[in-house]
Amino acid sequence: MLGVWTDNQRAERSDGARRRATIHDVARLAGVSRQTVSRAVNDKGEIDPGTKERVLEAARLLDYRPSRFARGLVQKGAVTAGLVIPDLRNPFFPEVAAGVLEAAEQRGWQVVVWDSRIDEAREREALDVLSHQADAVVGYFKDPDDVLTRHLGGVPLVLLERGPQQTRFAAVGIDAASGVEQGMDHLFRAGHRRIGMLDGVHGPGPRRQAFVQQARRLGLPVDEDWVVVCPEHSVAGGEAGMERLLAQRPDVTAVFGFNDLIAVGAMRTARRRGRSVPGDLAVLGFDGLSLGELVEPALTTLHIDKRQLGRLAVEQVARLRAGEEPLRGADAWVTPELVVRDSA
Amino acid sequence: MLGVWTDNQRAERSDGARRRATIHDVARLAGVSRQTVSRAVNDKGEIDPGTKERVLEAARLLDYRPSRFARGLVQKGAVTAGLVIPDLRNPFFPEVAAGVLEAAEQRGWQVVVWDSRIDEAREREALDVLSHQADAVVGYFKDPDDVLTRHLGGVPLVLLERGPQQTRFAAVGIDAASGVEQGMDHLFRAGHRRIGMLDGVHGPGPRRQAFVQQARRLGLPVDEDWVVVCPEHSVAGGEAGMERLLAQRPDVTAVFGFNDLIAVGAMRTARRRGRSVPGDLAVLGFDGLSLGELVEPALTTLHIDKRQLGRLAVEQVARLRAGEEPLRGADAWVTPELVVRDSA
DNA sequence: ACCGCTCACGTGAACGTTCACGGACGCTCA
DNA sequence: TGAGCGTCCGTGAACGTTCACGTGAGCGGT
Repeated sequence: MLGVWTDNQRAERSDGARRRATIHDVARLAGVSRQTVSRAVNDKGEIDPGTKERVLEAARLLDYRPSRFARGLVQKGAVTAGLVIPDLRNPFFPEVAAGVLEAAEQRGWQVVVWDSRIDEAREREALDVLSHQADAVVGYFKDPDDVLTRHLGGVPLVLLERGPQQTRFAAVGIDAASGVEQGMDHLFRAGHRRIGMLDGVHGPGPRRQAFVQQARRLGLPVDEDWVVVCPEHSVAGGEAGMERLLAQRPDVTAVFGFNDLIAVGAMRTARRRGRSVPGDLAVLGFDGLSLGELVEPALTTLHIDKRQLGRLAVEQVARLRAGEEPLRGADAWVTPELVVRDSA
Repeated sequence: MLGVWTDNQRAERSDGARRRATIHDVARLAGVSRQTVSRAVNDKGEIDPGTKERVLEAARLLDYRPSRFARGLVQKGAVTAGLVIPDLRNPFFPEVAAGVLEAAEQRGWQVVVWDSRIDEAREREALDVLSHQADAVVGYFKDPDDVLTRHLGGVPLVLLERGPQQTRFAAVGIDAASGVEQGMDHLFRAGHRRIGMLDGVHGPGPRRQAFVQQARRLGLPVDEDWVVVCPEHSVAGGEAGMERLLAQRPDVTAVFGFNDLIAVGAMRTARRRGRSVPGDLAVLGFDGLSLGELVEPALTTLHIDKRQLGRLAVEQVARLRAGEEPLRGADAWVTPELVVRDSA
């Protein structure tokens, strides 16, 4: 018979590498048309239960799975966002990610996650890939705007933990000034006059700037040997940093940590060096990780709503996509809240 | 002039909802063909620097971004895996995820992550979506094989933390028997004869089975009031569970936790109830979270290489995709390793 | 003048779906 | 018997790219 298969008349390539079965193949095997296969697979109406079963059987036989690309091409609406996180092992970031995932799920979006492992090259690599495969990107990036632009290819970007004066991209930040002020007030009221900082970044970041500003306001010494930077944002990093601070300023009476992990490290070093916490040395964290409740003494910290940070980021993406102006100012940042426990 | 634009002669729909610009639109604006636009955008050769700049300018003007669907349709090779995690706030899972992400990145795959938040309905929902959008799925699922199959639509699946006797899908597991044996031996050698378990699941899971078996082997009592289940795998869950265990068996002298979080909770309750750890009560964890080093006393635990678990899962996916047999048996599980610290 | 080569660019076709139709068939009811 | 309707199924077309060619212009060499 001529033209039994009006569909897919291409010669069968008999390649051993067996390409993936298409809807045509299933249609042919089941003796129906593409459209009928589509109906069966997507479980739409207008199909006889019998043929549906036949089609599904054929699909099973050929191990057929619809191409998400072909499908996406014809029916719009599937949104994929990219999320770039510096370090999944720092408990801070999974919480942010959870917020992003939650908000994305509510909107029916998907999120492809990259762990850049605190490597700027990997950050850029992530951007290169995601700019091709995602409809928007949110994440932590160290590069300046122009470098990001170059790797972005026009994809909307939302920066995490950046203030408006640090970038022209849409961003979501943390109100470092408020957090540090609360913390310094707390330490000051407890009588501390010689306060050190275990910073996390080399340059004068927002937290360091706020620290210096608050120290000035309170009339405390602000020589640069009161701040030590811990390049590694971990307990070990905090331990090492505290060693150095103690060496530089043995008279220190309170320490402000860049984050909770560093603060915990500081506590451990302090105690190892024979100083009781908070008796001889008060320690203040920044993050509000739940592990702060678990250590001894429990960590006093500036709690950040990390999920909210993530949710806000998704909100920003949504605005960008809708062509609206992104949130700026106070609506685009979360404000830390002092949680007093035992360490300070 | 007639037919200046041989491309894209469809009538311009003047919809205000402005559809996304396509390669045609850019080509038209720049006065070149699609192919030339493609060359410019993908920064291939065979194009004059001048026209390239013109094209890119046009693309910028129209805010053009290539459709990842159209692109994926024509050039194969982009692999996307789905990862379903029960709870990003439990530090165990981000580490597994990190392993998956790392291995996936090495292969050039992308990973879309779902946080099912310990909700079986959400697990299924994740499957429904990912079966459409991913080329393979790896994750934690509570449902039995047949339910999973129904929501899977033929997509390859790799189960996390399942043994071969629990599923016919490819899986990656933890050698619970070995871990529990090591732990029980350790406790037994330290003189403990009345050992309780704070389990995490209701049924007789692998850890519980191993616990009972080891208790029998060592001649210890195995009445069912020696095990308490903590439905919530958290510190709070462990605290609550320990309260109950203490009520049921005040004579308990050592406790085996389902995971580190529960074990930490147990320690806290024990101390609150006036029992010193490990003096009056030894506590043993299972996971090897890094927070175990931070609590006081430091937690003795069965350390699991969580990254390796994730990497193995990706390896399994690769095998499935290649049509090979997945790893079974000892190659498909990781073996816990006893890390003795202070709590036991 | 011719050949051959390179450079810059354009043209159909193909990728695998779904959508909007339209047609065939059987049943019911007048 | 024919009109009308519902059920089931098939046919182009479209989605937005890239790939494999094809083409013409320009240039150097003989």
